[in-house]
Amino acid sequence: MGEEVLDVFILDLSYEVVRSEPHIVIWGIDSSGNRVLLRDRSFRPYFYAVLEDDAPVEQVAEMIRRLSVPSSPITEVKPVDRKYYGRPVNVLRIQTVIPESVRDYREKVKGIAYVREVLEADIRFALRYMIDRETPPSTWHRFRVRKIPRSNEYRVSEEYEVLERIGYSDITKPPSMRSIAFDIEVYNPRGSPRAETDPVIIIGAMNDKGEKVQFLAEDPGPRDAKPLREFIEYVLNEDPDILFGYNSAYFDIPYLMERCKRYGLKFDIGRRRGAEPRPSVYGHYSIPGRLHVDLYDFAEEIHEIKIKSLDVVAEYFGIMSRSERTNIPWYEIARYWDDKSKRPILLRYSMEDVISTYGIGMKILPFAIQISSLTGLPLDQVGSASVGHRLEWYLMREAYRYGELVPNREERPYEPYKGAVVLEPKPGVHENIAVMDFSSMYPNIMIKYNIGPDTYIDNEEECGEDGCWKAPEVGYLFRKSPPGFYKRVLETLLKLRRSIRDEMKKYDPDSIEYRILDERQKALKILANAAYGYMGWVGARWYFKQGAEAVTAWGRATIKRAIEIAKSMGLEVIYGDTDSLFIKYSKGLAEEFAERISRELEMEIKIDKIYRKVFFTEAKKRYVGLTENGGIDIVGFEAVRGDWSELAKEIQEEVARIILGTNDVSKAIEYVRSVVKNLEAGKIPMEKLVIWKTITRPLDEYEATAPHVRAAKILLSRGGRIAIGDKIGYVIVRGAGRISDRAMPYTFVDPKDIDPSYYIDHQVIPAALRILEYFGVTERTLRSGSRSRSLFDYSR
DNA sequence: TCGTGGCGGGG
DNA sequence: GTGTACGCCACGA
Repeated sequence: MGEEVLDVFILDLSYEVVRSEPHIVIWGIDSSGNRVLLRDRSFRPYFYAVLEDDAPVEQVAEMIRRLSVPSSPITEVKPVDRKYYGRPVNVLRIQTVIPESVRDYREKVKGIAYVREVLEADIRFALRYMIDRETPPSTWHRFRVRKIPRSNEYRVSEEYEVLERIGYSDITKPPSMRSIAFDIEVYNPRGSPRAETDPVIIIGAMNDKGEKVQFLAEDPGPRDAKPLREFIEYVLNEDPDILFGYNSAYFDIPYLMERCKRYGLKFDIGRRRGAEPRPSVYGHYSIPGRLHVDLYDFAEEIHEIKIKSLDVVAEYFGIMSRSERTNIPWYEIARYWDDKSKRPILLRYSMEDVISTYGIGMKILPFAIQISSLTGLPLDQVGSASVGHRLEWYLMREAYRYGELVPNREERPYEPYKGAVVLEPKPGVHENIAVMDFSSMYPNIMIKYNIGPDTYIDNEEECGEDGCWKAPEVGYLFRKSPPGFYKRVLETLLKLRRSIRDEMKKYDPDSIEYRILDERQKALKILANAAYGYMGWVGARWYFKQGAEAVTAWGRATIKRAIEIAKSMGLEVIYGDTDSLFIKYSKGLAEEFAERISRELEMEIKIDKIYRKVFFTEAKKRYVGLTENGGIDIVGFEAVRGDWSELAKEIQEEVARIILGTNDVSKAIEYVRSVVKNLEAGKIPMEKLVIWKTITRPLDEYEATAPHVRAAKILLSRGGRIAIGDKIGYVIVRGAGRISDRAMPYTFVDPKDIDPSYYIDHQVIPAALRILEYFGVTERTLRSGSRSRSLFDYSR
């Protein structure tokens, strides 16, 4: 069969060893919409040995060659030009055949004389290929290929052998990918379900044409062999590129697999016949040839959402509001199944979960595609990889382009260092305040001062002709030139982002082109902003503590200098944190200030927002602002924290609103008193009294029994399951003893047992007082209806 | 009464 | 398996 040129959008890359030869396997979609498999036999695993400067290179190479074993011969050992932390090094590239053998060779090479370090032996083979051949997934590429006879092994339309990767294709829009969302319900008459004993009762799914299906267990039983078979068949018929689930890596997939195992059924839903899903890196479950995307991972990153349940997240994305959907508590599911009159409600509930999952998938997908194509992470691993790992994949790609060797992962002890400055706020209500933010302060500091492990030097003599930057306070020195690794990477990211934002102007904001570009510029910003934190992370390959310390030191110096400039211009500074300054706004002057900063500090500062009023207490990181359009911004206070009851939060927000909106303190006092009365009369619904806190470690590792720990223990003793990261919702009930002795999971509490005095003393009054205290209001005033002091006295 | 453990949100 | 700074609760000595 002849050669041809093929444009392919890469879904995923993996490898197989076929008759002692490694094959890179590329799963993709071609420009005609065929699902294809490309096989590249030309790539071989390798790693590097860095030698001492005075090493006899050829002799060392010969010794390494002698390590060769027949099962995976060493095919090449040769000196290559590479840099390590910016410096050219004496380095041998060692190539073999079988990827798994790299680990053995690495250990043996380490023991050879003159070998200082072994590098890049811990980079997985498929990633190695993606970097070296520049084949990031979620991108269109052009290959020269030869069609090969279709084997029966893969569920694809065509198979090809790669002769050459020509480059990127000129297609830029992602192809239309077939996607399905799925969700299961399981039978759990005894509380928490266990896959060994409790069958699946509903498997629901939906595709991109809007077609919905439900596979149901059979009565009596319930027996689930049939729905399991039907679901497998469904997936194979639909042949989706993407499967969206919600918490599917931790629940649905392993559960379905365990159920299949009980019937001797293969959960064979991938594009490679007979291959079941398997646990992979970062807690992900991978399905061969398809992209299994667990949307829960993305929800975890949304800090505005406290409870990451599917209904809450779907509401957040505007897919389905919680009030208009069917909600069944998890412990009621078996009952709804058993009761034939209620079963339709359960079916509706299940389908709404599927629709929600699909909707979230569609919202997340454009962003995930951009992160995938930039970092090289397969789309299905974008969610499960941490921020640090995402950036690291990007850095590895860049390092290769620069001829830079990748440092090894190392175990290091945690080392704390000094962070940013936070100014003491001026307490009180201030009018007309501009919040000014330095744009991307840390990335710009890293660029400006060329900070990184490769530009760092020990003493001034080594500064060279161009000289050094010296970090304030810590005194670390960084060569001004040439540009270091971090600087080059960040400049590339920011330049790319600027050009994309320029290009966006050409398009209608509603167009698909605009949306794609917008997601891409967001992804670039996220990667740039992660660089500083990454550098200070002990687990990072490019970890560099002095660099992270220097960044925060220059950050502190920059903001301090900006304050001096502001003061010299007669601008009053109310507050500041890390990269922001709150200044008294006067038109013209703030703009002039921004100009001077840009001239003198070579950093951009911009007006982020203007508050008609802003209120501070003595506390840092807490304020309330009244925006120009009359909205209220609450920062740091209890009202925006997840670990206070809804009631306390509501009251604090309302108090803030009354004070900033009307200046009427007496009105706020009256409001608080009325809530106290309602509480005493038992008129507040229990949901508003629940306090949510996270379990962060195994229960027996807690030093003291905090209320949420105690509530978790009760939950456990009653058959519930507790995992690290779970949020525990509890209320305080009447009785004697410590608060923790009276903390109960709210699901077990009769509302009349709730202790109103706890909520008055520990929730409502403190939350209200946090703001009202500044206006001279005391606890007594809020508690008593009696007028020890006329309300009139508070009108300021 | 006070030091400490614990937690969350924010720039 | 990004960073540090900060406020405030409840526990328990």
